[in-house]
Amino acid sequence: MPKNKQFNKEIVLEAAAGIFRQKGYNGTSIDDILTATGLSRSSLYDSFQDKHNLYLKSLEFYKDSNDKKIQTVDEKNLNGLEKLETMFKSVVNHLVEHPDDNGCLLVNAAAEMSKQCFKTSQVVCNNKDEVQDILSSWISDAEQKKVLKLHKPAKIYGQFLYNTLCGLRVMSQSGAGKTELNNVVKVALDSLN
Amino acid sequence: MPKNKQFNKEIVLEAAAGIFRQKGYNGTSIDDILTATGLSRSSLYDSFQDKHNLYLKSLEFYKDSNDKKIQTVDEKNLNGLEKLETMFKSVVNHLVEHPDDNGCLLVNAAAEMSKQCFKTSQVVCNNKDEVQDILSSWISDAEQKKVLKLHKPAKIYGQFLYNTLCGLRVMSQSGAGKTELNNVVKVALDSLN
DNA sequence: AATGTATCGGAACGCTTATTCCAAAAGACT
DNA sequence: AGTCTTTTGGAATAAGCGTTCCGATACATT
Repeated sequence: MPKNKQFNKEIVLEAAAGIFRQKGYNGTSIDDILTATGLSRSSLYDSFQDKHNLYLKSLEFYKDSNDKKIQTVDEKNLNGLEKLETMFKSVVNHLVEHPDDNGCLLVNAAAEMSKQCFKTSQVVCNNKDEVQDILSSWISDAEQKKVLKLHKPAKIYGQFLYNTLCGLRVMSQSGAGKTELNNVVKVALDSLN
Repeated sequence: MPKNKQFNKEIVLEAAAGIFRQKGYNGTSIDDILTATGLSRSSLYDSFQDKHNLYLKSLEFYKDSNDKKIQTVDEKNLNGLEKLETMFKSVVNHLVEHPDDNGCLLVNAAAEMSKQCFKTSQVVCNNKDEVQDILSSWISDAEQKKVLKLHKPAKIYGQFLYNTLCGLRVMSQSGAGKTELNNVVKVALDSLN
């Protein structure tokens, strides 16, 4: 049978997501992608159709690996509030320790592409709804375990905390430092009581 | 003496800001700018140097008109909390009533350009600090007038509410509707007590 | 009306872009 | 070892990009 593929699709998608995150969709050239992924021109078009398709595939890959990170927190033996704290701490840590690492591809995609590409907007919107649901479930859990006493339905706090999360990504790209981001998280989590 | 300019610089900058907001910096071509502004190619390069300079000028223009909107609220005869409520209501209203109107140029600039262009990052960062200061001053005012009783310094709440504001813009571009955005604002403002 | 200077429209330039194509290379099978 | 199918590198293509340039235009001045 034929020669095997000489690259790993997931590694390529991760590298592609990285370069799209740095330079945006329109700011990234095919040559940028080739050097970032190590792929040859032919392999790229053979395996990923074209630039736009590769963008969508790497956006979905990025979303999936984001989901997995959240699931890792979810599987820990913690109550909902502790899960929230863990998650926010790791998000802020990542933002602070990788200031050059250019923000969240999903946020960047929402800003640059969501109104021009329906499929991008679908991924971005699905991510929003899914993350909100997980956050809401953590909040419900904290309420059930009497760690929190809510004044509003858990779903609303899920929406609020997702908003906080989006804000953190933008603020980090707007030059906010560690203290600033930690302050935001502190007020947001305190507001649950 | 010479013939007069046949265009108004502010109107041009507003139109340019509009097209950059829709398509981003790299997604906007010179031809896009010419049709959006009505300018001729020569006039554009005569008056604004090049595309990148026009982008920065229109970003600054956008920031200034944003500042003016906030100042309009600031000049009203309201206490700080009422000013906050007025401002958030008008932001959400604008997002909901102009869903096609593609988000905030400053947020989009932070996502697309801030790490690649120092001047862009300066404008974005200055805007962050200035808006945070105004929000903080409103919060202090509300505290002084005993409308609010804070548990943390006003500055921290300013940072938090600016974060909320950024989040709203991203969430709106991620497909969030009126109820969702209003819920976020409600929780954020309730958290001041 | 004539003059002089700045604006303007559009052709032209050179570079970069995304994409295609083809011959050469390379492994899995018989 | 030979065959067959797929991958791969790189040249080629055509369209689009930002920018420059120049002749024609148009107005404020004399």
